[in-house]
Amino acid sequence: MLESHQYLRQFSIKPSVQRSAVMNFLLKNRIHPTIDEIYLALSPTMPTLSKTTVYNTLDLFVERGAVRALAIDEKNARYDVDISAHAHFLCRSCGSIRDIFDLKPNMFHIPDTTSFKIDAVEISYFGTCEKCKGN
Amino acid sequence: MLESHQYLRQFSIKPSVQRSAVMNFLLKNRIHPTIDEIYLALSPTMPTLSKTTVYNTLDLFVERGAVRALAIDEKNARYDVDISAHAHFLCRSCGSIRDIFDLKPNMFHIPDTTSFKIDAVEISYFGTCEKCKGN
DNA sequence: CTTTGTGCAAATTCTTTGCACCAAA
DNA sequence: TTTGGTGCAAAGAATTTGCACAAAG
Repeated sequence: MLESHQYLRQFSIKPSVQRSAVMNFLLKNRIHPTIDEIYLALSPTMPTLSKTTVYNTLDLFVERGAVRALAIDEKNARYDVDISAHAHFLCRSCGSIRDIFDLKPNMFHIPDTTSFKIDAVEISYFGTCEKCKGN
Repeated sequence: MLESHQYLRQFSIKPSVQRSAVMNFLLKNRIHPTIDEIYLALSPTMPTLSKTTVYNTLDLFVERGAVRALAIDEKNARYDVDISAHAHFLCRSCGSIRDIFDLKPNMFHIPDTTSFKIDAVEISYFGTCEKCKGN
C-alpha cells in the first residue's frame, strides 16, 4: 500500500486512503476492472467507501495519466494501469479482458494528419477466450 | 428506399417499412450515428416509430452482419454500414467520428492464437477534429 | 390462423450531480 | 480556517424488458 502511495506521487496525485487503496488494487490486479469490480473488491475492508469516490478517483487518475480508460467494453468503463503501448482482447462470452503485447510497434504509430490532430490509439480484438471456447 | 429493401435481402433480413428506413438512413448518412440520431432523423417522417424498434433493428442488423457496432464511443453505441476493414477517429470535443481508410492492410490482420479465438479487430484513434481545433 | 414485427410503458443499469460533512495542511 | 476529499441520496441518460396490438404470409 505504501508503494501505491509513492506511485501516485509520480503523477502528482495527492494520496488519500481511498486513492491508495484503489491504485493498490489496480497495481495488484491487472484485470482491467470496472468501477463496480473495484468497489466490490474494496468495500469489504473499507465499508464506508462510496462508489462516487471510486468514480472520482478514476476520473482523476485518467486526467493525470496514471491509468488509461478503455473503450473496448460497451457496457462499462474499464481501467488499465499499464499505460505502455499494447492492445486488448475482450471475450464476448465472459467479458474478461487480456493484454496483447506481441504486436509490431508500428501498429501504435500515430498517423500524421494535417487537418485533424490524433493524440491516442486503441487497438481492440474481440472473440472467445480459452475458458469460454470449451463451453 | 427500394435500394435499402434489396440491400437488406443480401443479409437475409426481411425488409419492413421501419427496417428499410433505418438502413436507408445508414446508407445515405455515413456519420456512424447513435440510436438517438437515427430515431430523431426518422421520426418526423415516421411519427409512430419507436426507439425500441430502432434498438431492435440495429441489433438485428449487427447480428446478421449488415452493420458494425463500434465501441469507440463510451457514451453511446455507434453504428457503421461500412463493414470493410477500416479504422475510426473520434473527436473528443464534438463527438464526431470519421473513417480512416489509409492504413496498411496488415494492421487489420488477426493474430493467430492457439489458446483464444479472435474474430474481430477495432482500431480507434482519438483527438481533435479540424473544426474543433480552431476553437 | 399463426408467426413475426412494432411500440408503449416500466424497469434496469451505469454514471453524474448537488450538497453536507470530514480531513489535512 | 480554508481548501480539497469523501459519501449519501437524487437525478439523468442509455438500454433492456414485458406485454399487447398490428402486420404479413
